Amino acid sequence: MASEPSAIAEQKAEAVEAKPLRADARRNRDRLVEVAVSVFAERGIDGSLEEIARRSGVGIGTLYRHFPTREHLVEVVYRREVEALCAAAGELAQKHPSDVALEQWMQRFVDYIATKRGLATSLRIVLTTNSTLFSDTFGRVSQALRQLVEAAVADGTIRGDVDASDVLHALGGIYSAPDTPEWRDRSRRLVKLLMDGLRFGAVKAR
Amino acid sequence: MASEPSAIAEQKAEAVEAKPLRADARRNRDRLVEVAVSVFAERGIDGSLEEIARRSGVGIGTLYRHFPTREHLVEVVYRREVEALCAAAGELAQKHPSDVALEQWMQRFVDYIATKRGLATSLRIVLTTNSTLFSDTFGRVSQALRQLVEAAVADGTIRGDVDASDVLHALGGIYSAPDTPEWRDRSRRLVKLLMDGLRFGAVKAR
DNA sequence: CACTAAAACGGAGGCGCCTCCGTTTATTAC
DNA sequence: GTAATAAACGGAGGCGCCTCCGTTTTAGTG
Repeated sequence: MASEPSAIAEQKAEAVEAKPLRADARRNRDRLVEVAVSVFAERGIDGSLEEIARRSGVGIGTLYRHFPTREHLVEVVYRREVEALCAAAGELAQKHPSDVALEQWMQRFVDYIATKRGLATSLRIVLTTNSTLFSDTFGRVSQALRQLVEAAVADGTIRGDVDASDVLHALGGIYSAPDTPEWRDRSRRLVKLLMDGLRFGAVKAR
Repeated sequence: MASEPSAIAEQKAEAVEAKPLRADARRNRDRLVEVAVSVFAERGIDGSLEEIARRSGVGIGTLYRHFPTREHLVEVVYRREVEALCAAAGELAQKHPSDVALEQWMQRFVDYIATKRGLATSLRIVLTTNSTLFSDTFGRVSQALRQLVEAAVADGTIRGDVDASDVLHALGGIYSAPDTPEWRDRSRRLVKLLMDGLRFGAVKAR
């Protein structure tokens, strides 16, 4: 995993309502989150918190001071990943024609959900329990998607009679039931299919 | 808690696909469930399994042999309580005029949900995770209610243009959000209100 | 009854969770 | 630079989870 590109996003996200942490505290906190990403990825959402502390080189007490419950930590990790996904929208928009950017982002969305396979159930529980988390992240993803769709509609690379909600709705099927073996391939095909539909009748032919 | 009226219901429920347990095993299993009911009621759904084993006078290993996970135990307890609630429908139907039976059963339904206050969140999680459990119990409750409603419609103590689904739907509000202090009273009033509505326009005036 | 195989028992042990509090460190004031 | 103090650290300890396996009990058989 990358080591420090997080601090930027983190800073922005936290700035809302947090007095500045002491330098060592901030360092440890960042490292804990970093490590938590790996451990959750390797062992699932039930990965040991003590392992996270150990690998981060801090005591278990430090972990608990920063994240009073497992859910707090999961939430931060989850928010961070959603943030990264959304940030990718901006980057893709700069590097590619807007229809391609949209397509690539959707494929990345598939990858992102794929990571959550297995975690799906537990994650769904966290999301059920914490509805703010759900609505926040849903909002962020919608916004990222809207940006891409509107750009593509504006420059005519996809048809004009759809909006972000339509596309999000179409992607809904991906979010659910990612527990079958063929899920990933099917999802990739779904994205392509969707793009064909979107390009069909676009102002600017390819 | 009562000591042994469970064996009957239990036997019937389990008979579906279980070879007969050895006498001691059956005894311990029953006792574990019995105790689990109390412990979950006292301490919430996160009550200690070791305490349940201890109070039941068996080793923790025995508990785990019968119920490999906490969820297994929760499920059995939950099914049992739903079963008791549904069984009450038959009893009430014999003892009371059918409209009164319906009303009393609905009040009992309120009591039942009340017990689940606090447990609500965790229980909802179990229900989300285990959809069979949800549909099974939903079905059982519907059936009990249907029996009562149909009887009352048949003998004209409530109006004829409603069915069990309508009533269940009306009770839906009780099931959700039982976490406010006034919940219980409000629910009781709701049931009365509903009964007034049901009696209004009945064939047989009271 | 006595014997035996199969079934059930139960608790020790290893691991993770979480709290509590004595120790260490960064920051601020002089 | 040094002292003081607020903040952060970290791990021991108590508790619960769950597994594993030696011991005990039951239900058949002669």
